[in-house]
This record gives sequence, C-alpha cells and structure tokens, in this order.
Amino acid sequence: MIVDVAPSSTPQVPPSAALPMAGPAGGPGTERADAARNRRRLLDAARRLVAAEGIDGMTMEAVACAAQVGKGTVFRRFGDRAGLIRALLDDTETALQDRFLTGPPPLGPGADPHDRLVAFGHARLDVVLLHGDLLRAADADDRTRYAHPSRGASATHVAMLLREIGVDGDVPLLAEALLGTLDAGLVVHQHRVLGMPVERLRQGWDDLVARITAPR
Amino acid sequence: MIVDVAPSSTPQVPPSAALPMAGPAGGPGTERADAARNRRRLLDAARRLVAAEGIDGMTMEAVACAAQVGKGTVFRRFGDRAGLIRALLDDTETALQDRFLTGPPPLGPGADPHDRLVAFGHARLDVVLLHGDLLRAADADDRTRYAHPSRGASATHVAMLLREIGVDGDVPLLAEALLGTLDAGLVVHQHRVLGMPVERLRQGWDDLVARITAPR
DNA sequence: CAGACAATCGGACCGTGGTCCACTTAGCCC
DNA sequence: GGGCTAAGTGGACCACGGTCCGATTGTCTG
Repeated sequence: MIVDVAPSSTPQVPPSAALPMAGPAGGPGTERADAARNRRRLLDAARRLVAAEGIDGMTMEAVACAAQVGKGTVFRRFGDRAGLIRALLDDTETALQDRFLTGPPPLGPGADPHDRLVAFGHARLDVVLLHGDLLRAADADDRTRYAHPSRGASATHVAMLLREIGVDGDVPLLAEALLGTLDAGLVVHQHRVLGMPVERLRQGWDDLVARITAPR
Repeated sequence: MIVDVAPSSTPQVPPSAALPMAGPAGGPGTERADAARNRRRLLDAARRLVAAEGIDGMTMEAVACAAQVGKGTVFRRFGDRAGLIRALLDDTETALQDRFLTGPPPLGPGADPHDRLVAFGHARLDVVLLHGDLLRAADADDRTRYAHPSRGASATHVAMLLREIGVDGDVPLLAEALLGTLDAGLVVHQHRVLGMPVERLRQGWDDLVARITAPR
C-alpha cells in the first residue's frame, strides 16, 4: 500500500485528474481545501465510530452523518467501505512497512534475511491480532483482496527475502504460501475460535519458514 | 461437509427440530413433503440462474421468484446466500470427498500418503479452477469461512496424511498452511489475473508438499 | 473584483441480503 | 373424517452499500 502507490488516504481521483489540466486547481496532487478538511473529518468520525461500537457499527451512513457530510462524499473519497477501512489502517500499515524498509534490524535491512523473514511474520501476527476485525473487514471483498497493492508489497518483500536467503524454486508461489498463513481471517479464527495462543502461531511461522527455506 | 455433518442440502432445521418430539411429523430427520419439493425447486432454480447469468445473477429474490416461492423460504432452507451456494456445490464436494475416503488410489486409501497428498492438491486445484466463482462466493463471509465443516474436513484429512507421512511439528498448522494455497480466491487470482498456468500451480503444490514433508 | 470552470458536495434513490410474523398446511391420532 | 400441533410459507419490511446528478464552492485568470 505504501510501496506501490501513493498513501491510500489520498482521494480516489478520477483518472482524468492525474493532470488537473490547465484548470484552476493548483499543481498536480494538490487537494482542494474543503476536500482535505472533509477527508480528515471522515477519518476522525470513522475512527470514533469503530472505537465506540466496533467495526460493524461503522456504517457508511453513520460515518457520513457523524462527519456532517453527505454520503456521496464518503464514497467519492474512499471508493467503498473497504477503502475507508484501509485508510483507517493506513497508518499502521505504513508504520510496519517503514520498519521493514528502513527500520532497524532484525526487521529492517542489514540483518540476516532469515531473521528478517521471521521478524516479518511476528510483526505481522502482532498487527493482525491487534487489528483483526479491521483487517478482516478490509479485505472482505474477494475480488480486490489479492489484487490490492498492499498484499503485492508484502508478497514482493517476502519474495525478496526468500531470494536473498537463496531459496530455489518458484519463489513467488512460496511467498504466497507463507503469506497465506498470516491471513487476518485465518489468524483470528485460530486465535479466537480455536484458542491457539500467540506463541504457538509464532512457532508455526518459524517452523514453516524453516521448512521452506531449508536447503535441499 | 460430508464427514462432519449431514449433507448441507439438508434443511437448516432449527435446533429444537432435531427431535420432532411427540409431534405429528414422522421419524426424526424427515422433511415435510412440501418442504422437500420446495428445496428441490430452489436448487433447480438456483442452478439455472447461475448457468444463465453467472453467480452474480443469482439473486436471492430471483431464485425465490424463479422457484415460485417466497423469499423467506429461501432463507429458511439455506440460512443465507453462502449456504445456498454451498448446497449447490454439495454434489461436487461430496464427490471429491468420496474419492478421497473410499475411491481408488492415488487419491483414495491404499496409496502412499505422500502421493495422496499430492493428488489431493491437484484434485482440489481442478475443482477450484472449475467452480472458482461459486467457491469464492461461497466463502465470502469471513466469519464462517474458516469455521465451516467443509474446511474442517479438508484440514483433518491433510493433517492425517501429514501424520502418516511422519511429519513432526505442529501438524494442524502445517495443514492450514498447505490448505491456504488452495484458497479459491487466491487460486483464481493467480490463474486469471496473474495468468499463471495450471501446470505451474500444480508444481507449486508439489514443491510445497515436498518442502513441508521433507525429513529434517 | 468578476467571471468561468472543474472539482466537490449532498442526499434522494436503487438493489440486495436478511428478518419477522401472521397465516396456511401437512401429517398424525382418535 | 375431524381436530390438533408444529413445520412451513410468503411477502412486507428494514438496513446497508453503492450510484447519480443537479447544486455548490474553491480556485485560478484577467
């Protein structure tokens, strides 16, 4: 979400708006003042609603209403419900991405790639267990779930680490396999429903990484 | 879906109906004639609609209408949209299950467990590529997706094979990891969007099985 | 400051999934 | 056949996600 594209909290500009043409608006990428204000209002309102009544209480209409804004504006800004939720998660995702791209070892560059991969899994597990409901709701749409840049970025990252480790074989597929075990819905289910403690999930990740990266 | 419970095309009987009490109905598990007729009608109508306009055209209202039945009846029978779709897939799932539980090797019992596991993946891939849209729509609901008996049965099966192979470690988690790569949404995305040929997905499965079951 | 234009807004509107409950009917017992 | 009971029915009703388009407003140019 951060690597491949502009921050998702950027408005869903219609394609033509990439270049605001010779129009009155400022340079490309600027956002009209009222638009920016409304976006902030909407995010605040959404966050408040989620905090107060959980993700299910975050109705698009309720958000619009709480932000004193029309419903159409919400959709214009964030595309759809999933988009709004992703925007809510953007800070978190960004932070995690940053930790990996530029942060200190063992997550950031410089550490042994195997350690980085292990750390990636643990960090991701933490995020999932913290924001499980949000994440789950964010990729409820099966059509965009796997196509979303956020997932692409993670997949790319994991694939890179696998290559650094020297894994041979179909690295992209192996990356997907690893990522699959960190799926929000799955992890939440394992943790909440099946009652698996975090430690077990962590060890499961470590084990899987070990098996997949083992020389043959 | 077949191992753990009665065929899902069985009506969603309210809990109390498990024992029809001393009431007028026949023995436990029977279904009133009109109910049975309506269920058949609904399934037929649903199948027709899917064939004609794809899964998106299969509106609950359209199904009810085509079956000459009230909307409430549809929901009473199948619980929700996902339930109806699962019922539609029940034949397929049952067939696959049967092939594994009682069919001929390499899928059925008798073959080397490693070969059975490989065969399982290939068979599952075939099903997913054939009924991708249906399967995807069937587990659109993240809440029941992982909790559903169907998935449980698969997980149990894979776990059993892993144990037979002699894999040590957290077998249930490893089974989930394997299963994750066969997720309908993921596979469809890899195949249709990313353009990965089936053969590559098959080899990916084989490779993953090999890595996970390799002695250490 | 006025004019012009596009980005932005807002809320009426729509389709869909899902619920509810008063009414009907099948099936058993006498 | 008549009566009884619970399963079954159907369609009005609701909430929510998402779309649309006429009205509005911000911003730049002259």
